[in-house]
Amino acid sequence: MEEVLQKPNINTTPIELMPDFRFAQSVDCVIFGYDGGEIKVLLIESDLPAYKGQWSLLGDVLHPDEDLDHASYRVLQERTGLSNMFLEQVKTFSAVNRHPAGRVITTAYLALVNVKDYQLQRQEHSLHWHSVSEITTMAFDHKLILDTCLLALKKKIQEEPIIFNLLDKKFSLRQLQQVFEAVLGIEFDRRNFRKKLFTTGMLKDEHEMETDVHHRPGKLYSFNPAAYEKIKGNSFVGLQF
Amino acid sequence: MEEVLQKPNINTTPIELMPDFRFAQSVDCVIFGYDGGEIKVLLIESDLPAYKGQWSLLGDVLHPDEDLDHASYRVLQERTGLSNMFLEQVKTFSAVNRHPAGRVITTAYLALVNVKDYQLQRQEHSLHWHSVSEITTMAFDHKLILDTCLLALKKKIQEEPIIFNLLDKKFSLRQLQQVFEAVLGIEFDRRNFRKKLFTTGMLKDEHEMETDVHHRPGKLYSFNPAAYEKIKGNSFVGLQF
DNA sequence: ACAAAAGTGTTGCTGGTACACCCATGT
DNA sequence: ACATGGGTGTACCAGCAACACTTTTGT
Repeated sequence: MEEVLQKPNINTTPIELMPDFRFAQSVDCVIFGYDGGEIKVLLIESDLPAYKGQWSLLGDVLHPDEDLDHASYRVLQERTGLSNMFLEQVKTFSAVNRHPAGRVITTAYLALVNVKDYQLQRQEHSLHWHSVSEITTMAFDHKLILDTCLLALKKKIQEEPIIFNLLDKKFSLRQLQQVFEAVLGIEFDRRNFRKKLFTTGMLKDEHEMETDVHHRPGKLYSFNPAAYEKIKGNSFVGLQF
Repeated sequence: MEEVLQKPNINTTPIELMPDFRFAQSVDCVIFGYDGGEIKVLLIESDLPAYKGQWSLLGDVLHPDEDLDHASYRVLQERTGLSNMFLEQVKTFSAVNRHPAGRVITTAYLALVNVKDYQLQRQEHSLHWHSVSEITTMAFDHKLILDTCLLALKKKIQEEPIIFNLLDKKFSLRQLQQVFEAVLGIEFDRRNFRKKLFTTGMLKDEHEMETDVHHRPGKLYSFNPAAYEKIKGNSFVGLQF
């Protein structure tokens, strides 16, 4: 502790004394979708010799003239053709030996897309949707990143109305409930689920019915962001330890 | 979209094609303390010409042989002499022009320390505690980082029992309540607060009383992590939109 | 005696949970 | 007719919010 005053500090050290700029920075996107009653993630087969044949997240290096949000959005657009998807930074991973090419720091982004929208685009043959529950190993530290983002997703859908990004604009209450159940791995009582969702005021009745369904069709709803804006931030109290 | 197949991907591109390693990576620690009924943050005066005289977070560049958690812990140890403080990654900031020395990506860490422990250490004369509410401008994008970490703190103390890191090992219920109130900026009913905290089972009665207090002394308690382990993860249900 | 904060219970309200029956549609 | 899921209401319970008086200590 005696040398405390001599330690360099990036915020107080003149430019000419700054250490070398020797790190690479990348983004990796954990792109979740919902299909066939399961949560899926979009992966690509790694071509790196060290991880030949293993699955990897979609990522890219950061360009010199863009920030991380921009880079992750660019990756999503280039790979899926989608725009305006939900995209949010989750965590940065920096283990010393996490990348065989050298010191690459990566920032993980959580993305939610509608698998149907994606399927309308020209697809790279090397990209595939994988059931999250069936993935055991991945290239690099990507399994750790996936697990971290899945946990973030579970937490986040209970705090903010982002789950609608996984569904069509119009959806039935059954579909909505099933996505919740798939993400959280638990089941809800149907009646209580409906009550709860209605009381939030977030559901807009589209006055349409399901079609192509082999039973009594349900009503279709859409997410009403305006109603959510009113109720959000409604007392942040209640110390929920 | 036609060139999708030609886009490089850091996870699939062979090593010899990897873009240059030209970024600097740093950590910045938002070190919160509680003193005089207020939340404080530990800052240093910036010596960089561009930000001469402005206040800056404590940070350092990442060393080649360490990860970000290690770097942030090192900064804390070197600057405050403390060990085993609460320390957690919050977010990575990457605006293109955020640092005058070049392309420096920084990862913000939230740290909670007991101001009294810190005061026992040899202090750098250039470090000072500032009331969070009085800070208006800072060097770099540090005001943005501070605001982000303060928001994270508000959220986090309602989800996990981390607030005890701001207090002595033994504390009175009044002290505990006042820290909550200082962080959240709201007031609680004293009776309800006590009830709520007791029902969590997290408070261990130390069978001691406050001293040096100019009124009837209160009982002292400590945080019981074992009790918390039992109740945490107690149903993650209740879609709290 | 006074000031300051400790300590303590009850009531009403709100929201969560558990639970069962009839209805509409397709086969 | 049967299978599948849509749509609805009630009763109980737990947790939160509002609220006032007595006790202990220091000055």
